[in-house]
Amino acid sequence: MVKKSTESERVARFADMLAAMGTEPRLRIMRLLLSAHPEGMVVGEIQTELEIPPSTLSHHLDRLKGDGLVEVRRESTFLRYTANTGALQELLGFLYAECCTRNKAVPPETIVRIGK
Amino acid sequence: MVKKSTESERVARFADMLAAMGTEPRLRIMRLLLSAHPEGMVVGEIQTELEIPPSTLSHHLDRLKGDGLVEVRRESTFLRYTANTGALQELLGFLYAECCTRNKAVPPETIVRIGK
DNA sequence: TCGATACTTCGATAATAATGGAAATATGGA
DNA sequence: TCCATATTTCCATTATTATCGAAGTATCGA
Repeated sequence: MVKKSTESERVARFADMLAAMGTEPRLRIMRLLLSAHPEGMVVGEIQTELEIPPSTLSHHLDRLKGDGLVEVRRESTFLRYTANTGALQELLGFLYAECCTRNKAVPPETIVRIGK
Repeated sequence: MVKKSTESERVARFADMLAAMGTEPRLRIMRLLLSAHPEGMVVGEIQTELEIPPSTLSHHLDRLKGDGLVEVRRESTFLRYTANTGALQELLGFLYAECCTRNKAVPPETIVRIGK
């Protein structure tokens, strides 16, 4: 059975996701994984690219994983991380709804650049 | 003259904006201000609605202001806060570009529900 | 000039988070 | 079994953030 969450839990969850990306190193990691999507990258590659010490990087990846923004799978001795597009879609959908749909505070075409 | 920011500064700025909204009380504040847009709300109204102690609320508002997510103006003894839709537009545009445009990791129609 | 109201700033504390070296664990191959 | 490589976990430190009562400041009307 699917867990039905209260509005409060929903907001709290999105807040957690925002916080997870709300740090320069982690936002960089997400951008990097998105740029490598859908293959993703193994930790060593991320490390080489971003020059973050191994243990620090591991903590950041763990945080992103904890909030559902990335997924991991092992490939022999490597761990391959990928962006969780489903989670990103939910988050973007939430923000879009809050800003553009529910309250019409931000005009959609300024985000999406419709047409052209 | 317009300040040209490096890519690094740009990412850092969006990270700060994400972090500003990455807390349940502050995300609630943003939702509330968006729901009251474009009039916004005075601090006392926000306080009544969210039941956050005055000094705590003031700190949160200050943080949101510092990262450009809200704007304030005085109305006699009241301070009226409004969501800064320009900043939200930038942030949404950035996330949308990263997820949907640059990397095509998330299909736009799942966010925007084009047509229909 | 004196309230009264609205809100912020001060000041202090407690709670979380970020960072990274060193030791531990996992996997596969010799 | 032993080694090499990849990555995490342990552990400790520093830094940042969240919270809120109490005192301070701003504005207005009497």
